[in-house]
This record gives sequence, structure tokens and C-alpha cells, in this order.
Amino acid sequence: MPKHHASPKTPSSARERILLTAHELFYREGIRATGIDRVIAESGVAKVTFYRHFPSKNDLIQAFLEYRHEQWMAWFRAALARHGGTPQALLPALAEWFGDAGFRGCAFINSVVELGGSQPAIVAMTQRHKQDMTEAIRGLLPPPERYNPIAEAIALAVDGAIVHAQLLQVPGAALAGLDRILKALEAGA
Amino acid sequence: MPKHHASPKTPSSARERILLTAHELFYREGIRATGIDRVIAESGVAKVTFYRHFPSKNDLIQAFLEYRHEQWMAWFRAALARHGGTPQALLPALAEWFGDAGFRGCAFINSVVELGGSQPAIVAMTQRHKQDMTEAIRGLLPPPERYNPIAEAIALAVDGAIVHAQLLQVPGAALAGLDRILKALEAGA
DNA sequence: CACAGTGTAGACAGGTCTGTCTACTTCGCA
DNA sequence: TGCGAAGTAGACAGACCTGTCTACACTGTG
Repeated sequence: MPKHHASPKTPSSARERILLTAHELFYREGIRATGIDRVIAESGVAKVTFYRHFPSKNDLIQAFLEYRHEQWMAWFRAALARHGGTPQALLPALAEWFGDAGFRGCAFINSVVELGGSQPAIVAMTQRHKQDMTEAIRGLLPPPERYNPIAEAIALAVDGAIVHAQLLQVPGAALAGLDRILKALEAGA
Repeated sequence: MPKHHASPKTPSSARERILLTAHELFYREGIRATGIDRVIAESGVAKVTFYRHFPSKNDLIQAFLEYRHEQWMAWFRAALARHGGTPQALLPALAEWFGDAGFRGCAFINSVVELGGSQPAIVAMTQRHKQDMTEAIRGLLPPPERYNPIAEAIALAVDGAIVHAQLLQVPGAALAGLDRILKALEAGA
């Protein structure tokens, strides 16, 4: 997934600076591990400015997830298209992401784990994210209707691969497992 | 997964009470969401006792994961055997777990997400856990060697199902996806 | 009985966290 | 010029957190 670089020279708005900084810190370190003072310090805004744009940390978290969803889905769709737009395109596309030095799994899974119990909005946003991901996967399948129920199984396997790449820190093994599953699903279709 | 009930009447040791309480709270609420004062209050020990048995919160976390590993693996193996010991046994076994009111995904995935970045020991324990889970799955497969490489793919799909059951909160859909993958892998074998 | 081990209750210190607020500056517009 | 909006730096309050410590009680053993 391409990084969105806010160049230090870009006269971006305070809100954008906060959001980009939070995105980077929340994804890299964890939401609870990142205090708002750190976001404030690294985005170079004052506390009053921070709270003017985001009335609470929860507001920032939700903005982070919305931003993440847009960015990730755009990358996902583009990467699938770039690699041929077939189910097999999932492998090189995910390989790009897993190979990224900043890869730390799925921001939505991570957020539900950290905060899903206390913030239902995060669960809802995650469900929407996974639905959109599944629809993107469905778009890789050939037109016959019988393929359509497979999209959910593929999405499940994709999330399994994401989690394995994160936990086991061997992206190649996760991709091999996903490859085998994809081939089996296609052969059985 | 069967709950380990420490009856209020059981004269269990302080250490055991702490560990069981921590297990319940950490799994249900999250590790970071559970302060040690809460573990102390709910296990009915004094702070000195707590720190005598667990020199730091990190020690307790690791004990929690070791305990969880033993309990979960014992349940997993027993459930697979109870349901016939074939790959298809994964479905009713996981259905038991997903249907449990206290289900909140895999404690190891959750712990890596919450703390994996700052505690490498958690990552290592998680990797061992997933390895043991994969070996238990491998034990479901028929003896021919060619089946062996499939265990990793099945384990990946199992973790995908666990995560989906947690995120989407529709256990049936996750199990249906896993079922389709299992059938495809068996048919392609 | 004395001692060690194990337990109780809880005060305390210092750190981190989220959110409220003061005081001041800069910019754009009427 | 005056005003409102948006920005700056940072103090402050109260809550929560982890870990240290005091004082005392109980039990088992030599």
C-alpha cells in the first residue's frame, strides 16, 4: 500500500496534518499506545487546534478508520487491476502489502481487537470495510452466478493470510497457504 | 471452550485466583483495558500478594497466555476428537466456541495486536500456539504424505474464520466460508 | 515459643492519559 | 481598523495506571 507522504513543505491544513499523523501512529503503534499529546507534538498543532477539529479522541479514531478505508480500498482495487484482475491477482497484490516494512496487519481487525468492546461504531465500520473488500474480491470472479458464493470464502482466506502474515512474520508462508486455497476453490468451481 | 469455574467456595491458592481472574478479564475486556487493581480486587488478594506471585504485569500477561494455550489446546483436541477426528470436525468444534457468549476471537491474535510491538515474547508464544494448532489440524488428515502441506492452508482458513466470527459477529457465515474451503481442499487432494 | 512464609488492607509516588482552559498571535474580510 | 476564525504554547485538573512500601495477621514447623 503506497504511503501518503505529507511533505514537511506542504502547507497542509492542521486537520489534515493531525489525521495523517494519527493514521501513521495508530497503525504503527496501536491506538491505545498512542496518546493524543504524541499526535499533537508530531503534527505540530496546538491542543486547542486539535480539539477544535476532533472533539475527542474517539472522533479522531473514527476519522482515522474512514481515511484508512478510503486509502486501503483505493490501493486494493488498483493493485488487483494492476496484477490482472483475476482471483490470482490477490497474491501479488497482498505480497506488495505484506512486504512493506510498515505492515502490521489490518487496521480494522486491530481496531476491533483494541476497542471493539467499548465502541460499537468501530465494529460497524469494520463490517462495512470487510463487505467492501469482499465486493472487490467478487469483482475478480468470472460472471457465472455460481461463483458468487465463493467471494465470502476467499475474503475469509484473505483475512486469514493477513493475520498469519502479521503473527508469524513470514509473508511467503501466508501467501503460499492462500495460493493453495485459491487454487482449490477455483478447481472446485 | 469450557469455562474453568473457580467456585467461590474452592480454597484455591492466591496465585491461582489471580491467574484465573486475569484470564477472564484479559480475554473479555482486553489486556490494556484491564488494570492490575481490577485483577487484584476481583481475585481478592492484596497488592503485595499479587506482586509476590507476579513481579510485573508483563509476567502476569505471559502466565495468562501460557495458561490460555494449555486450556485452549486441550479443549481443541478434545473437541476435534469428540466430533470425529476428521477435517470436517473443525466445523462443529469451532461452532461450539463461536457460539459461546464469551467468545472474543483468539486470545493470541488479540494479544499480538495489543502488545506484540512492545513484547517480543508474546509474538513468540503466539507463533508456538499457532504451530501447535496447525499440528492438531495435521492430525486430522489421512496418512498419505501429500495431505501434509494442506495443514497450513487449513490453519490459515481456521484463523480467517475465527477473525470473521469475531469481526462480523455472524458465526454461521464464518463457518460456511470455512466449510467451503475445507471441501475444496479435500476435493483437490 | 519463635520464625518464615504467606496472607490481609491500603497508602503512596510518579507517570501517563484525556480533556478544559488561559493568553497571545496571525490572517482574511468588511 | 475591528472582528472572527484559526492558529500558537502550554498550564491545569482529575482519572487511571504500575509498582513500592508499611503495618498487621495467620499458619505450619522446628
